[in-house]
Amino acid sequence: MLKQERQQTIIDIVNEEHKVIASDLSRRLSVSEDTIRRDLKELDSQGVIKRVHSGALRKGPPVQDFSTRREIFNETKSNLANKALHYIEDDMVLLIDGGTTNLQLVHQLPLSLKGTVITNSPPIAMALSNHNEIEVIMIGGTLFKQSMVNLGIDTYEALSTMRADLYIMGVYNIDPEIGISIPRSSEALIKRKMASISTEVLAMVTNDKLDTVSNHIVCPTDHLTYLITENVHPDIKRLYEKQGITLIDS
Amino acid sequence: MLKQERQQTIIDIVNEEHKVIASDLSRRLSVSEDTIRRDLKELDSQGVIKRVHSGALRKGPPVQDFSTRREIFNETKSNLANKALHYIEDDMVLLIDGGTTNLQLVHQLPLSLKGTVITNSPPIAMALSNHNEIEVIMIGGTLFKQSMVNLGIDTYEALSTMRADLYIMGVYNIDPEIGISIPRSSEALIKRKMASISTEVLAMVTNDKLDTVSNHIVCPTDHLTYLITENVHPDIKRLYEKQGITLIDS
DNA sequence: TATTTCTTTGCATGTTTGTGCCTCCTTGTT
DNA sequence: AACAAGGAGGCACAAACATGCAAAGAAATA
Repeated sequence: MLKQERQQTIIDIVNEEHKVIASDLSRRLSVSEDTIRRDLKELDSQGVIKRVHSGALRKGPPVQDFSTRREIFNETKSNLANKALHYIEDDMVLLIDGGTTNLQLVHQLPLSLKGTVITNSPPIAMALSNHNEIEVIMIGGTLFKQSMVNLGIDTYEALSTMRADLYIMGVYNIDPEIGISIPRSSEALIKRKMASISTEVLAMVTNDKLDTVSNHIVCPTDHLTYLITENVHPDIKRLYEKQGITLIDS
Repeated sequence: MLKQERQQTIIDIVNEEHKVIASDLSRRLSVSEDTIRRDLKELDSQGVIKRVHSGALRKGPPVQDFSTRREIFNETKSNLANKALHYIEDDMVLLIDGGTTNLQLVHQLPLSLKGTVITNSPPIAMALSNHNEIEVIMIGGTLFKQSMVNLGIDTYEALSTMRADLYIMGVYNIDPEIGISIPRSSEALIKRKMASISTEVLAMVTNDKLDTVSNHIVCPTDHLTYLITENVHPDIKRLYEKQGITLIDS
């Protein structure tokens, strides 16, 4: 990756996320922290960003486009994603479906990560366009625009011919007893299939989704291998761990 | 290969790929790195590209966030797209593959348009997220990141089960006698298949692609139903119309 | 055709740039 | 105040670069 290119990427990330941590950038861009520091220093002296201890801040007034972006980027999700990164290694076959949290995770994948990503979500696929060591396999189907994922019989059949090491499931509702659920049956069906072809299943959930339920059950919670959350009450934690799930919180 | 010719090739590559690395160009064009460096230096002093350490960048809009949209937007392409709109009606099944011109067309489709769009390009699919009356069917496959289209055997087989009224083909090279060609055989194969399952075929081409050729033939030009171009010389116009193609220019 | 002139190219040379590592210093946090 | 995390500056190495030069072509002229 060219230096200028990398610095432009840093500018984009700072503008989008409002603050960056040098060590995070180092991982995401797959260069040493020293290089990142030098970049930040340079960009600061150009006046493009504001350098601070351990990272940098966005400079100047928020742009017009800002309010929409704020909805997309969310610090909590970014933190969850950082924790999930620990379970991702080179040469894995990842299966990733839709959702903004998953999209955030993909943005934070190291550029040098090697492996295969299978996805039915066009935004996820596009977000991987700069990851030169990742082969992206798209599962086709009928685009369900509300969540930007492909669904339907074609999707189901394509999945039947594949397998994955780790499924990163986008979760809408989860309850320790009822399980994982979602308002659309067509999505539930595909998610269930995805879980069944994967060795391990990982889900990142924000607190607002914990202990909520909707109409269509995807699977019981004990189908999850890893559950990544924000701080949760120790009682709840025990409730999940009793089922053999590795629960990660802060 | 002549110097001038080589430099033009470099310009084309930079425009297409947004960045180049000197050592890559050296291999691709089969000249020494010194020569490439001299070329890049020259082109930079002409102001055509932006020279950076170890390569060069495309000039013009500094890729700043949402200005990427502006970058893709190009008046010529927009004009071509406007003309293409005349051939698109409600309740058609459209097959649309990749390319920035096709993406521009999709952006200009009326929000109220009713129908079906089949595509193997994630950006095209995403651009249709606000068209509530259009059903989007994505063809899966292995994502070819350079052109952001899905290719491969899965793509081919999925296409075999479908048909379309109008195929809007993204064209890289066209010559009245040689036909439509493209540098990658995998893309040529898919485009040929797409043409074969569609009743009509439409292509928008900017003048810089007219009368150019590359290695892999997609199909002869007379497979096109409509060819939309900028102003072209009457002789060329006749050349195409002789083959039964409806040629639209300004 | 032969010869001269000019351009282009590749190679050899020393120089500069970009990056990672190391050591020592600074900052923020407990 | 103690301690860990972050940062500055120097060093080292490889990759990329500029420059000069000579050989190979191309173009022009005799």
